[in-house]
Amino acid sequence: MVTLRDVANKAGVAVSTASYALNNSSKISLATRKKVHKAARDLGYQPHGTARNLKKQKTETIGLFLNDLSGPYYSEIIQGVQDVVSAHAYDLIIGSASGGTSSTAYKFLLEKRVDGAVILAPKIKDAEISRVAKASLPIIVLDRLLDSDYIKYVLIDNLNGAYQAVSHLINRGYHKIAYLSGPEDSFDNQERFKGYQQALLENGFNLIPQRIISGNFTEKEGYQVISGFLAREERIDAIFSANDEMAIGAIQAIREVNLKIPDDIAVVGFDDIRLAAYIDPPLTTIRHPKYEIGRFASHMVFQALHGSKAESVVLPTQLITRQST
Amino acid sequence: MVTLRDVANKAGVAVSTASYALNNSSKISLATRKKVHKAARDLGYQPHGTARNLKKQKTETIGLFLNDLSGPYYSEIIQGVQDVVSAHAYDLIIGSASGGTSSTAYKFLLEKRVDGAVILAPKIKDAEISRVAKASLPIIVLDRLLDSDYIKYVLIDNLNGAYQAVSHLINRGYHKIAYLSGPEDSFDNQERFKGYQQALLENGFNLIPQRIISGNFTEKEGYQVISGFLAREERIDAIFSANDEMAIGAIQAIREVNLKIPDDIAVVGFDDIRLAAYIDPPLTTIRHPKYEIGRFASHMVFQALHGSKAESVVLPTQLITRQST
DNA sequence: TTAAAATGGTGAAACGTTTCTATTGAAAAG
DNA sequence: CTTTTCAATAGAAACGTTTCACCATTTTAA
Repeated sequence: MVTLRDVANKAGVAVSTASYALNNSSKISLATRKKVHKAARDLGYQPHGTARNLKKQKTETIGLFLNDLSGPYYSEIIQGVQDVVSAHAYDLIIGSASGGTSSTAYKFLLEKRVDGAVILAPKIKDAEISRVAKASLPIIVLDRLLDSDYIKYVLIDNLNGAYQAVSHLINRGYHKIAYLSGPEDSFDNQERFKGYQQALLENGFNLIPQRIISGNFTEKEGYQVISGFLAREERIDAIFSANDEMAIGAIQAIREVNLKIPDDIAVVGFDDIRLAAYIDPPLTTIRHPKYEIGRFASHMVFQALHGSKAESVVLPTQLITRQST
Repeated sequence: MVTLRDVANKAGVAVSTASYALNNSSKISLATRKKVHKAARDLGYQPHGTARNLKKQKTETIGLFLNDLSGPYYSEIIQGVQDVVSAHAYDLIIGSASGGTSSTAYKFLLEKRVDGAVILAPKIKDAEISRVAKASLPIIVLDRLLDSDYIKYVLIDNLNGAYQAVSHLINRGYHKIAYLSGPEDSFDNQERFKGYQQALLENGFNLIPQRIISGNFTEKEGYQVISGFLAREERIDAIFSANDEMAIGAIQAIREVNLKIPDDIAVVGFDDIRLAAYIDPPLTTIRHPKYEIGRFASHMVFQALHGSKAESVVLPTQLITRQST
C-alpha cells in the first residue's frame, strides 16, 4: 500500500508538507504542490479514509438505518435522504437494523462510524438511541415520538390519516368497518388505530372488538387473517387496513370467497405504495410524502450538525380515492 | 469521549492490558478481566470503530453498491447479500454509485473503507473497478463480464432468457414481434437483444429494424415509446420488452388505444418484478433468481477474502407464463 | 536447588493521516 | 546593517486502538 510517506519521499518533502500540498493549502508554494501531486499520481496514491476519519474525528458519512433493507416502501424515503446528503457532499450508507445490538446499525452508531443518522427501525429501542445520540452524532427518528437535544423526529400524521380513511368509508355508507391491525407494538399502528377509533366514535358508532383483526403488516398475513375472518365472523362491509400490504392480501382473500369489492366489502389501505394503483381493483389509500420525509429528516441531521436547533415535525397525509371504495 | 486509556486508568492497569482484557484474551487473569470490564461498563466505554479499523487494517464491512438506491428490483438481491454477510458476522452497507467518481461507492472503494464489494452499477467503469480491486478488496460484479484475479462476476443467462421469451411468443403463433430495448450500452440489454435476434433467426424470421424500439428501462419511457410506435408504425402482434418496467408502460399504452392483450398484442417482459403478477393482465416474463444472485455474489466475496479462488458463474432463467401471452 | 517454562502483565511502536509548533532563509522595515 | 516579519517547509504529536517484544513472578521439571 502506498502511503503519504511514500509520496513525501518520492517528492523529496516532509510528510506534513505532502499532506498540506495534497489538500491544496496555500501554505505550500505552487511549485512544490505540483511536485507532490505528480508524485502522488505517479505512485497511484490513495488517501486512507479510515486514517483520515480517525484523525479528523469525523467520517462525513450519514447512516440510514432500516429494519430490513428490502421493502418497496422505503425507496422514496431513501431517495429523499440521498439527495440531501449528496447535496452536502457527504456520503450516505444504508444499513440493516435487524439483529438488535449486533446489527450493523447499532455497531455503526456505537462505534462512531457515521456523523449522523436517520433511523426507521422499530427494533432499536428508544433507550439505545438515546444512549448513542450526542452533539457529534445527531439522530432523526422516523418511527417513534422521541425528542431530546440530539434526537428529533419526522412523522406523518398517522392518526389523522386513519381518521380520514375511516370517515371516507362512513361517508360512503359503510358502517360495519373492521380494522386490520399491524403489530401491537408498532407506533404507526397504534396511531392509526386511534384514528380509526376516533372516526367511529365521532360518527356515533361503537368500537366492536370482534372487528379488530390482528396482523403483522405483511401481505401474506393480511390474506390469511382475512380469509379466516370471513369464514368465521359476522358480516362486515368494509376493512380499513393499517397498511397497503395487508390490504392487498385482504383483497385476495375477499375475492376468493366471491365477494365483490367495493360492493360487498370496501377496502382502504395506508401508505400508497406503488402496487396500490395497479392491483385490481385499485386501492383507496392514504398517501404520505415519503420523499419529503427523507428530505426533511436528512436536512435536520445537517442542521443539528451545524449547531442549529432542528424542530421535530409532523407531515400531513392525503386520501387517495380509487375503486376499492 | 471515554477511551481505552480512561478505562485502563480507572481499572488501574496498562492500556494494553485493558485492550487484551476487553477482547477476552487468555493472557489476562480472570480477575483483572472482570475488573476491566466493570470499569468499562461504569464509564460507558465504547470502542472507537475507526481507530480499530485503522490498526487492524480491516473494516469487516462489505459494500453493496447500486446504481440508485431505490428500485424494487434490488430488494431480493439485497436480501441475499445481507443474509450471507450477516452469517459471516460482517456488516453490510449499501451505497449509491450515481455521481461517478464522486459517488459514495467510488470513495469507499478507493479509501478502503470496505473489505469487499458487490457492484451492480453500470455507471462505474470497468477500468475503475479493475484499478481498485485487490487481494484485500475483492469485487464481484453483477452487471458486466469482467473477470480477473480479484474480480469475478455473477450473471444471469440473459441471452437464453430472451431466447426462451421470444420462442414462447413464436410458439403461440405471434410472428411480428417487436423488441422494446433498454439503453444501448447496457450489458443486460445487449444480451437480451442477442437472444431476441437468435430466436427470430432460428425460427426463420428476419430481424426487422423498424421493430426495434429504443427505451431506457423505465415504465414511463415504455409507455411513451409504445404509444408513439402504435400511432405510427405497421402493425405488430407481440412485444418482447427488455424489462418488466417498460412492459408495464407498454401495456398501458396498448390498452389506451383499445387493443386487447393478448389477443391483439401479446407482451412479455423480463425480470419478474413483484408488480408483474399483479397488473392486468398479469405479465408473462422471465424470472431470474435475484435472491440467489445476492447469495452467490457475497459468498464469493468471502471466498476471495479467505484466499480461495472463486469462479465466476452464470445462473439460469425461467419462463413464467401469465395472461399477457 | 536450580534451570526452564509458564503466567500475567507492561511499555512502546504502529496503523496513515492532520495539524500545531518550530525552524529556516529571505525579504521588508528601521 | 541590524532587527522584524513573513513565507515555506519540517518535525513531532495526536487520533484510539492492537499487538509485539519484553519483564517480572511463580510454577514445574530435572
